[in-house]
Amino acid sequence: MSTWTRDDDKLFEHGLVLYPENIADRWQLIADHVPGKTPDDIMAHYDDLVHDVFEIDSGRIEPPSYTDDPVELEGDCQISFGSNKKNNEIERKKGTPWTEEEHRLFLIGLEKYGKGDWRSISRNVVISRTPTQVASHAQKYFIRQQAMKKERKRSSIHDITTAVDTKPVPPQSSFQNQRGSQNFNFTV
DNA sequence: CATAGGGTTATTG
DNA sequence: CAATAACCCTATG
Repeated sequence: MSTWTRDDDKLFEHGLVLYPENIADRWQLIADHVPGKTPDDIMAHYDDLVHDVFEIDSGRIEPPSYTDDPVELEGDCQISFGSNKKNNEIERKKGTPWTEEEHRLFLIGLEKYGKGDWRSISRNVVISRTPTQVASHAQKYFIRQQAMKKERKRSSIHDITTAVDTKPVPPQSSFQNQRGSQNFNFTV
């Protein structure tokens, strides 16, 4: 087992987000990116990382079939779009979708640095995203977590954590809420 | 065609 | 700077 320092980890993650997952010699490239590491070490470390992410995700959301990542590549190697000075025409905010890698890295950074440290996460782990993007992604992620958790359990006593579940945004749904606190029934 | 999903921008603490 | 809300676009039924 090779020792993985923070610097190595950082370089590893950088190489991970740098090279896409379609290429075969990805580990070779990443190993070349991180000095003093072999592709086997890289692979082992990546496996550990995936395992960690799986541990995080288990119990919260059901993991889809992610044995392989059949991401379609349409030549979107450039992620940065914010600093375009030569925009004569009004460029629509395209909104770059997050990849599996970025999400995994986000989860890792979330577990490492804790929630709220978007600046550190963006600077150390998810380099391809700005802190604002990371925060936005986190927001959507947690919203989705809550939504599917609510959908799954429907109502339980264990929903009560410390405070009453304040539901600020009731969508157009007429299913029973938890504990019968507030029922929003709307008619079309 | 309506709505849920996902990303960015704006507002507030 | 982070948390939250609002806005907007796209995919999907």
